[in-house]
Amino acid sequence: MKIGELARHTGTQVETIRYYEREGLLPEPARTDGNYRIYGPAHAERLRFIRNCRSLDMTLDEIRLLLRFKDSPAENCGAVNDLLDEHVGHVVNRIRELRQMECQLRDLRELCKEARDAGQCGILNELKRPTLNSPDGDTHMGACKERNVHRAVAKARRS
Amino acid sequence: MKIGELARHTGTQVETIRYYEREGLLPEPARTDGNYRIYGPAHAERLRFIRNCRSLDMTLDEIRLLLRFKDSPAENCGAVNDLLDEHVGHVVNRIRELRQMECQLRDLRELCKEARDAGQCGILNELKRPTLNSPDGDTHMGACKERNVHRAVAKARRS
DNA sequence: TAAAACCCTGTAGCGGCTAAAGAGTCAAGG
DNA sequence: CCTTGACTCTTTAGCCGCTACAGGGTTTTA
Repeated sequence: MKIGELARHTGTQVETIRYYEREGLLPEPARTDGNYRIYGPAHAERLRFIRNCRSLDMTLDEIRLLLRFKDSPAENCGAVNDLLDEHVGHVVNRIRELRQMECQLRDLRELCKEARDAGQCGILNELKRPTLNSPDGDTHMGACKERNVHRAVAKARRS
Repeated sequence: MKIGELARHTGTQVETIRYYEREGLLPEPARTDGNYRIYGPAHAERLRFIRNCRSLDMTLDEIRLLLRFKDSPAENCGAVNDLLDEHVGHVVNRIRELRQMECQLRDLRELCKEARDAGQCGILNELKRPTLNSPDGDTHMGACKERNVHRAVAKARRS
């Protein structure tokens, strides 16, 4: 099948498929005379694998590792289990952070019940305050914000 | 004070401060003869405001809006309240998504209790499957993944 | 046979920083 | 006075995981 068909089958954008190829996650497929990419069922399975992992918010690096195991079925899969455990950890941490944020935001919201002039607004005034305790205590993350669930991890690596 | 001192006071990286200036969140400060930036307490307060908002995962655009209200204290602050309500919504949605992911990941993990050879690994095999239901049902987000809590929103805007 | 639908490569952009190169400025110690 | 080192300056490029063009070529359909 051609790239558009693969895209439809897997619910992926065409550009994303080409991107995965550039990134080495999908192998380079055969081409037609007209230079169109031609995919088989193995490609589709591999792409589905990748998309499933992405829907669980894994990074492409994590996925690369899983794919290596998928490609060498004789190896011991202990590292796969470890990766999953670690990734669950990322997700759980991020949930905790977000829950703290939710509380802080709700507290903040309480400070201005109804609309008045901005100079008196309890929300704006509170946000000026020295420090609204940040999600991870006093080690402000500053530089360390990473995307999605992997932020806390980046922080750990750095420290 | 000079930029390094401001950075220390507010727990921000020097480069981040210059970045906020470029982005128009912080006004351009006065300079010394040697072309060093010189900040006063107003700058520090504004920067703290920004960092507090960031620690609540607001985007710079959201912060820009809040700053506009902060800068015109005579205006009605209703929009501030609305922004906060909406932002709490983002956070709550993201928490829900992540919780679903956590469940899926834990289920997945159950499929391979102990290390064996990768060919038999229940995790790797499950990840090939057609579709592991994605966080938001069947409208796979694909193109719409955005960072942090604002992903679901981007999706909404797009549809 | 023409239009529409698809495909190709290459490049640039998103957000919110972070890092590094290469240069200038300033304070303290010898 | 001079050196050293800590600080600062500007500019540019990079991170992730795509997304969105521009400017072409190919294939399918009417």
